[in-house]
Amino acid sequence: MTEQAGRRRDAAATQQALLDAAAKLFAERGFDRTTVRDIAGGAGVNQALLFRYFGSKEALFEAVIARNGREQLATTPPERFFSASLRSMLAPEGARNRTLETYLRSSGSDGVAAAIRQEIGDEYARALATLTDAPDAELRADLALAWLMGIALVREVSGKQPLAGADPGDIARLVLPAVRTLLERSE
Amino acid sequence: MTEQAGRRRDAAATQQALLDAAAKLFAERGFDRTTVRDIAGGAGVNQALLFRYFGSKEALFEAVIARNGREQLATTPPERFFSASLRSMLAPEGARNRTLETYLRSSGSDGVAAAIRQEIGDEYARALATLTDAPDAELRADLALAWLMGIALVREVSGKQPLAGADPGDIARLVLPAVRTLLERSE
DNA sequence: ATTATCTATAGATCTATAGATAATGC
DNA sequence: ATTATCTATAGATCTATAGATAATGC
Repeated sequence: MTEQAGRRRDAAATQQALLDAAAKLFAERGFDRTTVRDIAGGAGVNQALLFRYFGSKEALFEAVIARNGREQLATTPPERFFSASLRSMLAPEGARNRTLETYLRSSGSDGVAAAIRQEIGDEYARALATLTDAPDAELRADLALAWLMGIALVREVSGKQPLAGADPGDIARLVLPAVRTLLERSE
Repeated sequence: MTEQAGRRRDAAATQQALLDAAAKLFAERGFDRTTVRDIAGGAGVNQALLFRYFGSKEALFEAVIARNGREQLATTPPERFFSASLRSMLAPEGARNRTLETYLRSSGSDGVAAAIRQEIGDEYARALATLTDAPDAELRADLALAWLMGIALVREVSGKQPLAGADPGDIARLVLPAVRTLLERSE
């Protein structure tokens, strides 16, 4: 729980601890239901430091998104993007990319949702749009993105069975051919 | 705005007005970001009446879900269920079924999310599962449900273009063949 | 007389800030 | 001396309730 154990006075480490704790809690509970005291508690620091270092709860949220958002996009080759995103989303607890989950649990929030929308949505869709040269490429890409988000929603947020407990390989085996149909079919 | 205009003292009408206003606001903002004063204001009544008639904000939420949830399921033949749900979700402002939207915007909430989950998720998935006799029928049904939810999410909550502004017919033309692949393919 | 509606407020949050304290580097 | 950290609290919500008021039906 206490991310900051041994160190004594280290502004950079405190900021990191706040970012880590915030990333975890925003993914688990969303923006609204995470309090600044929860975050400070998770980081093992006083809540006033959150405001000192990030200015506001909302600014901290944006810092979290900015940090997480670019990771995946930078490291995946375009043609495997959908299956890579699907796999990373289905990965076990630790390795999982929680950006979509954070999005989902915070989608009620207004100014905040706008920030995360641009960070994720557009970049994902742009990457997906390169996968097809069929007409309506962008609309098809949005629909593929929608499926990714829907799967994350039902699996992580709803916890609905059997999808929540399904084997990632089985899911990929069912979803990928259907996505191929979505992206390739041009009649 | 004032759903209760002419009537003077009518408990039943006040309850209806509260249910209507609550349904609208919960769909637009989700559970957390809708206050009881917003609801009472939308219904044109005093906020104390909400507690008198429904006991708590959460109980009112469940009443809204119970009312909306069953409508669609009762009136659609199984084999057209997916396309019917898709179409009703894509319908213009007034005619649209906002149950999925309410779910999406309230998914952060805990005890509340549990209620709506059972009301929608399971019934939808059960209906969808009858569409295929392929192996993994239930998992396939969950994945189809996930796509419906994802489309609602990107379209209504994110407002991402081009999907948000796309023609319902175009969406159906792209999605339905892919869903057919999802449900029928058994290799 | 009954009961639908409103007033006033308790009590519990939550974000944010001002100013005090205490640990480090010169 | 500088600056990271903590204390204490202002100020703004929000849900919920107790008790007063006022409109209807007998």
